[in-house]
Amino acid sequence: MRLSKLFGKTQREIPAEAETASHQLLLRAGMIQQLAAGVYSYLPLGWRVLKKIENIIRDEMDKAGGQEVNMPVLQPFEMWQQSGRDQALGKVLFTLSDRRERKLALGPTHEEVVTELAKYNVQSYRDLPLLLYQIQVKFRDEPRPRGGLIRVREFLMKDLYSFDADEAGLDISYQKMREAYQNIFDRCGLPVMLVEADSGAIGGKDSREFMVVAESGEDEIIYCPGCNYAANAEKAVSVKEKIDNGKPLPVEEVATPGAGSIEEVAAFLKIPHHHTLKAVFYIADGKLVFVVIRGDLEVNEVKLNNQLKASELRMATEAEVIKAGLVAGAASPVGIKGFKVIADDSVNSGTNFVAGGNKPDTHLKNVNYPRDFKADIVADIASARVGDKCPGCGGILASTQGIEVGHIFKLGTTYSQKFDASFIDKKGESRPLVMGCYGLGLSRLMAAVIEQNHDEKGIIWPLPIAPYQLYLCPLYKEGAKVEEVTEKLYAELEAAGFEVLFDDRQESPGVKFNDADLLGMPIRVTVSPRTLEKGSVEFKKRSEKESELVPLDGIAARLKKMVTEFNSV
RNA sequence: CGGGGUGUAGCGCAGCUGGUAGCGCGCAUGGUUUGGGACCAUGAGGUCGGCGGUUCAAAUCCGCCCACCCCGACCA
Repeated sequence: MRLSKLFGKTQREIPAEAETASHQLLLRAGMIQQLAAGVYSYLPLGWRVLKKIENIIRDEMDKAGGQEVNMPVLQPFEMWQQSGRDQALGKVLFTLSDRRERKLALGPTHEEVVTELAKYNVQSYRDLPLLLYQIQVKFRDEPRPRGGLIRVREFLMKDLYSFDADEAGLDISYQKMREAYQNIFDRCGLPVMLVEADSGAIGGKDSREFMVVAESGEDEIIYCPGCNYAANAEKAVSVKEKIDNGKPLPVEEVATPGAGSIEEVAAFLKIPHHHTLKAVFYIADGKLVFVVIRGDLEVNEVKLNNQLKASELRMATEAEVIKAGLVAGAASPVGIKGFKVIADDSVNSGTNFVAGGNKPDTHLKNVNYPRDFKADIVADIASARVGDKCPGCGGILASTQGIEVGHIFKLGTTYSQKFDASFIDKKGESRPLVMGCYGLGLSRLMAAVIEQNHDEKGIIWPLPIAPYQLYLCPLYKEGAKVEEVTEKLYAELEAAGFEVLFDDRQESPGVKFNDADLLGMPIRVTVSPRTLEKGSVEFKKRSEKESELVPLDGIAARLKKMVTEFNSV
């Protein structure tokens, strides 16, 4: 491709809209262009990258036994009501009406449709296992799109769905996908971390996310440097230390004038935070929920909602707390009635806690569970934190930010039961299909690659997904044979099967080198009067500082070797 | 949805106490240049986000709305 003809211009200035590295560089390189919040066009260079990623994914999906299909983006809204996910997804689901006022949704994911598809095409265990996938645009009306391609409302995603006869079969499909995913990320030159995750509105188990470590990542990963424990902070668990506070004593009232928060109460009574229990109030689908947790811990809302299964969960306002007849600052689970009480299992981690007294400026000493109050549910609903003990090896947990590029998990029979998708097993009995679901965001993957592979000059594409392999860069000078040699070289290299971006513009060397660095092709081939004097051209890898002179004859052979080396890394 | 910010040429920005819009980059033409964003000359390009109000007069003051960005909430 001749750069002089390429659609899309590079920009010197950093666009004011962009903050993350990948966003800035994609815009400056002329690879994407924004149309609306979280909606982008892909220009030729960006689109080539996406197609390369797509081909790698397709290759690995096919190798793992997947069959490619294409399902509708436009879906009847009733389907979402049938699965109940119109509620779970809420406003994230884009909806519209057709001319007959029938409500439709733009597909944010395809469990419903694929289950419907399988229902009519799978009758027997002989049809299983079945792996169906597609690479297609998805629509999600995000509350807040951000970071360029990191979180968008219209994006390319690969989604594969596995269908098996039983759990054992699902385990095999799941394992295959896990390996295929690892292969994909390896081939894209992207180191990933496999972490335990929550499965969200879809529901399911063995939920794992493939995370790319990046400062700009939206997810916090809690991991253990000592063993291989790693989890999304939404899901992460840590050891809750036992608090030794003596044998249970009788409950005792104590005046705590002016002390409301745990901070104040602990300071007033001169006790550590972990000798207290705090009450936190949430509104779950309009109802107030009373949450009890040890004073030094924080409630993890994802874990909390996994217990409550509410479609809308938020903290209660102070007004709502007061209206419910509770004493803000001194509310206590002891003696409380008429509320759903959820306790973190840390209430069992010690004895003689200080809790609210349900009277202003009053607290209770020596509160013990379950002697003094009962919870409807006792479960782990606390956030694991950096510095906590690892549940695996007892080491100290650390954290980092990550971008979720892939998510795999087991759905089981949730959807096959809702949509009555069953098959006849060996014994002639009808059974629901056992499903798994595996998503991978292409646009986001592209952004993540840049987050991990760039410098102050620009992008450094891993060779397998670079828009072009070579940046052919002649430095024209009258009288020298640069043009003649480069034109010939360009033709030769293309004939030899290389993907060449040929900077045939009449620009100064500075402009060309800077654009070459910005655009990030893996190998730059410079032809100039200086190199021609030595009968050579210059090779420079984008990822390295040094360049080398290579004799004119045998360039193609030399490049073949370089490309092979690149690919084997 | 709450908080903060920004909308002026393709991009980055200036434009005070109102007087009818400017700079740099880019773009076009001509010329001189050519190993890290060169230089000279000439030129094109703007409903100042939108609507309404105040005023003789609004990019500028006031009101409403919209869009986009950041933080939070939320997040398949």
